Amino acid sequence: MDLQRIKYFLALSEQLHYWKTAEKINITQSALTRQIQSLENELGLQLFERNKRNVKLTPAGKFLKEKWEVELSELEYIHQFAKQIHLGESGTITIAHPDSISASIMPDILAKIAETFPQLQIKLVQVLYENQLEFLRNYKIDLAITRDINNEPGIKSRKLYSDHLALVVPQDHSFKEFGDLSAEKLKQQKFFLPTRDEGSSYSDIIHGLFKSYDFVPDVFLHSEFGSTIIALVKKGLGIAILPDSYLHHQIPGLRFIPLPFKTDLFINWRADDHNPVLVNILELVLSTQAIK
Amino acid sequence: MDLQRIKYFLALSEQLHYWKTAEKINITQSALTRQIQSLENELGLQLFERNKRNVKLTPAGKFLKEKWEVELSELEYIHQFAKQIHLGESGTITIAHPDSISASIMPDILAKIAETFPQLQIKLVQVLYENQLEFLRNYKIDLAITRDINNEPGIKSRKLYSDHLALVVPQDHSFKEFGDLSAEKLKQQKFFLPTRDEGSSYSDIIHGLFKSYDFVPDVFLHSEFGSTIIALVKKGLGIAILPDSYLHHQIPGLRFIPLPFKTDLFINWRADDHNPVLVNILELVLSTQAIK
DNA sequence: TTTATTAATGAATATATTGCATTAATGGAC
DNA sequence: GTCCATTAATGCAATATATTCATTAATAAA
Repeated sequence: MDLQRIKYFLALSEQLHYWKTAEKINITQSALTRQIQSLENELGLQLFERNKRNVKLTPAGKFLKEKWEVELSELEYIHQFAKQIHLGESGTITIAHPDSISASIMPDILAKIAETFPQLQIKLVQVLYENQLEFLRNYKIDLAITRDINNEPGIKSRKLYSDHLALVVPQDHSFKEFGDLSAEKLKQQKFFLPTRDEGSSYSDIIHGLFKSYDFVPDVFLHSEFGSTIIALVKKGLGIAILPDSYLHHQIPGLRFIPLPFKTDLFINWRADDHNPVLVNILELVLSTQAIK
Repeated sequence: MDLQRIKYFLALSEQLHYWKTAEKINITQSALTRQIQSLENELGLQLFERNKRNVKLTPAGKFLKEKWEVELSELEYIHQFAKQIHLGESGTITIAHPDSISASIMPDILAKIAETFPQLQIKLVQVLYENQLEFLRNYKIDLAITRDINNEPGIKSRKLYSDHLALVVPQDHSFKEFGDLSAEKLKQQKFFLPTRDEGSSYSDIIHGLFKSYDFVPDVFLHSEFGSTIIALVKKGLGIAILPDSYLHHQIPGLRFIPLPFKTDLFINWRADDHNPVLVNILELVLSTQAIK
């Protein structure tokens, strides 16, 4: 059954006149006659009651006219939607990102995506460092924004952005600027630091920082989630080292003291993922980064 | 777009293997390849990601697989239904019938229809005598069962059944049987009779009856609706003449005294109505009548 | 009865589909 | 690395389907 035939039928069912209809759809009356005939044969029923003078729909024809109109427009919609998916303008993509950038570059990225591909569905998740690559491989997420570089086979990676690290202290803390810091004073502080994961370049940097002061910090709590740490610092329970992206969260009662250390942000994806949505998003995100 | 192609696509999307799929659907691998290619061209998108070794669905392909499966089965259902309409096994038909037979032959007819064409939708209506032919012509009803013969052009008619007329009196009335009747006694009664319509053969018969007794009845009320009349007779407000079909209503407190007069029941339809439902129903109804 | 209108049909042509044989790419065996 | 088995793509010929043009046949209206 060719959908073209159904379209011919629908045209004829409007006009109820072979010549006029044939002219309208740019075929000859003869061709139209035969198409309708073969449609009737295929279905095993009569669509029109006709003599040499008049054409009218049979009850079955009337029924099919109604139903086919709906089905055809539904199909058209489906095909359009599929085209959008093909172009990467539609579909769903799941992105894992660290807490730190949810108020800095994430909003920029999301706004750009929403503007360029308004049909796209984005899912944002936060995933523990140790699960990121596994989730990426198992298609639980499509993009992972991390502070850790990786050179896993099958996963591609690009640097997206660089943050300064900052010492986070309560507003009334004795540390006011970088010059106030000394190994001596730092030793007296309680610290909240990221979990020291095997192979995490981010935690390596932070712990490397203490090495430069040549002491082992008194770590009160390890956490991957910056917002937890910030809450504890605000209560005066200790101080922390975080990327200064958190400045964008505009948290009252805290002071960020910039440190001369940088932490990089990477974007990671499956090397063999040909999902056009991903391709588009990547292009967009990497170009957004270029602007910054 | 040929639905056949979509079926090929669906087969391939299950197997993800050209050779096996081609074998399954009884074409060659070459033909299948080309059909998929032209489907992709037509839609302007890629359905499968494939190399010489592997075939897998693209996101757009996955989407279309799901949607098309639904659409195809919907279309199949629609076509089946249309076939039923064509065979007159499905659809709606509206029948007008007099009150009198709603407990006698209507149930028989309806039961027979429901048994033979379980998918059929029947609408029963009661239409005033004066509107019957007009409603039939304007497609408001498809069949009219009447007590009046007609010879209108464009309307066909067949006799369906013959009823006896009966004098309807309260149980305790002095009239017990036909022998009790006399012109003298009848003159003292109040009557409920059908509306005396111009050209209604039914009302002609009834009024003819009185002519045979050579008097003009004292008519208390004219009504076309038997159930109204029966209610009034039961209250002792008068007596009536009705077809004895009403006996089937099993009304307590009333006596039906058979009269030696008959009234015929006719079935009427549009001569040019080719609706297969009507054809089937007519066939069924007329054969049911033959059995009686 | 004649004429104008209009759907159906025969024959020729154009287009699309399919099958057969072959090619080209790729993963696995050794 | 080389060779082999597997498998999707492609050239070409055969077949099937769709379309056109010209004509026919039916019928309502003049």
